[in-house]
Amino acid sequence: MNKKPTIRDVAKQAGVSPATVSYVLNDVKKVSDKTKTVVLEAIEQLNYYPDFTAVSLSKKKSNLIGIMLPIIEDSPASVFKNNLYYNEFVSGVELVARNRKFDTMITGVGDLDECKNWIMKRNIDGLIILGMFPESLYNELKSINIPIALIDTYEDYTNLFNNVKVNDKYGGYLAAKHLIELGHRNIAFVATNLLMSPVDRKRYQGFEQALKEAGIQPSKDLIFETLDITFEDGAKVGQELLSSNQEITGIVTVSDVLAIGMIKAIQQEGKQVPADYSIVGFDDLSICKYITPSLTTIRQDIFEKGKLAADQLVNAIESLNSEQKTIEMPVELIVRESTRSL
Amino acid sequence: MNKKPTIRDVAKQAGVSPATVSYVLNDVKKVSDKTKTVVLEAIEQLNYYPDFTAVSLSKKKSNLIGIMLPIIEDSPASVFKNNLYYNEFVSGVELVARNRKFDTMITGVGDLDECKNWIMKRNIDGLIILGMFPESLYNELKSINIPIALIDTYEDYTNLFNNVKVNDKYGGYLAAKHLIELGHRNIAFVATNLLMSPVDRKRYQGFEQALKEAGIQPSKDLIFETLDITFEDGAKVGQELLSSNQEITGIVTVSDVLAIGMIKAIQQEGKQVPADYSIVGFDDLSICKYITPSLTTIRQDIFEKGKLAADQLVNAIESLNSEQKTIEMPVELIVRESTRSL
DNA sequence: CTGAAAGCGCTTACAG
DNA sequence: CTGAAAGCGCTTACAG
Repeated sequence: MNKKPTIRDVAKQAGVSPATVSYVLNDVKKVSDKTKTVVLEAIEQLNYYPDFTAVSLSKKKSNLIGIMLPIIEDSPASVFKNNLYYNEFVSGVELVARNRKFDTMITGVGDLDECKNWIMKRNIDGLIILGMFPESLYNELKSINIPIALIDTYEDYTNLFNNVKVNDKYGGYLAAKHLIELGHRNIAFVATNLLMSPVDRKRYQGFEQALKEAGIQPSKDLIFETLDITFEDGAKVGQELLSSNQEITGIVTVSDVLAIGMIKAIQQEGKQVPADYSIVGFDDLSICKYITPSLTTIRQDIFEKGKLAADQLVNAIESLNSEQKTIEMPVELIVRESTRSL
Repeated sequence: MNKKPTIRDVAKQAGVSPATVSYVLNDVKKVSDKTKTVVLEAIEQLNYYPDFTAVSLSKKKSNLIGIMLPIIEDSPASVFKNNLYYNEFVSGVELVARNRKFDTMITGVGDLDECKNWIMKRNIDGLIILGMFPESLYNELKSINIPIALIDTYEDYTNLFNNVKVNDKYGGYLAAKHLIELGHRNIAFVATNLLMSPVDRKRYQGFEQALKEAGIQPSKDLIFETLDITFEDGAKVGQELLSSNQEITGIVTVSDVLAIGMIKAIQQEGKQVPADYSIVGFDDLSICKYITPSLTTIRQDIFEKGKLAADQLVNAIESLNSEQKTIEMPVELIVRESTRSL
């Protein structure tokens, strides 16, 4: 094979003009059946594939959607590493994108400039953003004229975009209610920085509401915070909780990963889950069923979330429909072995 | 903001020709310092970003690398879902790519045609392929003139490409040797289809060698196979192993995921790890440390593997160096709680 | 050191 | 129903 054949080669082979080849490729205008056949044959013979770079340039449409993943500030490191959540999400996006003839680009985000640069230079048709970024980014984003879907955001300025989220508040509520119904009164709440994470704050609101409904006074002392969502952070906060020497029997967590890390720490201190502590995760990652004890958790369908986000985005791209929508997905309590009745 | 500024706008603003702007952008030829400054200022003022689609088209280089991930044949489903391995790998690739000014596209693979189409149409500069595909694909690939890195392949026709793999045979050897040194004699080997997976076959060879060195006769009855690598498949094969009623005390596995699923099944049947069965995983996913019992495993650095693959690929792209290289990464035994001395 | 012009591979009014 | 021509936003010999 020498050079990649171009539309001119096909045209020559078929004895027509490049324009005509383009017409049959795009199924546009009425091309007579016979010329169509001839062109199709030529394409077949030459094993011709249209060059999307050129197509993008002249159509001003790239059929490319981008996913921006947050990375931890000071580590120049990895995008997905250690985060089982991104995994499933990206997977959902890719599936829908592929089925709808879009390709998927991913990027971690260093500084904001780099990020905007990324969007601009590739002429991405649509963008999905996971995680929170400074408000200034969203302002910049607004000036770029492409559909954008934000995942799990609650800030005001966030309403200017499409949104996919889950009912976080209800998730927090369900988790706390479950423990309360099992007889727990001293329940800790474990989150990443509550001030920084609106998602965690929502969950905490639900948590608080359940306590209040049960006549339990929420206490700031029972809130524990971590830097990030990793097993290690979970283990750390677990030790912290144990050495705080408070009377705690139940733990609500904003992530399965954190919960799993905590269970490990608890066991290493000679305590048991659920004998000494009942603990509830969040997400329902596939690992939850397979650890011991298996993890009671608030399920959200992350894979589906990715699919919805991609579908929403492609719809917006194709319809040029610019009204922003928010999709809220349901959550569900999955009871397993990590919680028990007091 | 109206339309995206083009190179002409910058040229006009700076009072020079588009060619000159291009020269300063590409740092090519000697442009006088003052015109350079003027151009840079214009770029700044207009907030100009070069359009990579156009750049790609005229340079015939996309600065794009693709990652092809295998998907299970009959599920149209997800790329990464359930597979913690891809996670870390892609993460490594993305990191290196971004640092070296490349963007990363991912795709699952449906049929082969779709796949070739994908490569051709986007003018990808280089490709990383995870997993095995029919030989015909590799033949096609050879005719496309871009550097390709294959991950974990052993087939002959695979030598025509760059390769990154780990010392699988030694991994299998280490795992078996560890159990043998702990006094185990009846050791099962759990893999996905041995006939289909060259990686698993290599590991089995190492496994076999260790047994032989210890004077133990390998037995086909102690080989167990799964369809895929999921927790669920692990649990299934665990039950199978238990109900086979063979005298087994040690288990070597080709994946942590499988091992974790097996442990669950073993526990559910009222047996214990490592009391009744010692089990060794493969990969050393971050979860290994946090399950109970924590998992003894053969560590490979998957994140690093992704980085190496990306580096190798970008090197090949940039140097037009067409000699194919194979990188073999080391493996390491990590002893934790899932194995014990008999 | 700088610019005019052709070209990358396609698409799309426009004319016939 | 089909084609000539201009254009998408860049780059790059070539000439000066």
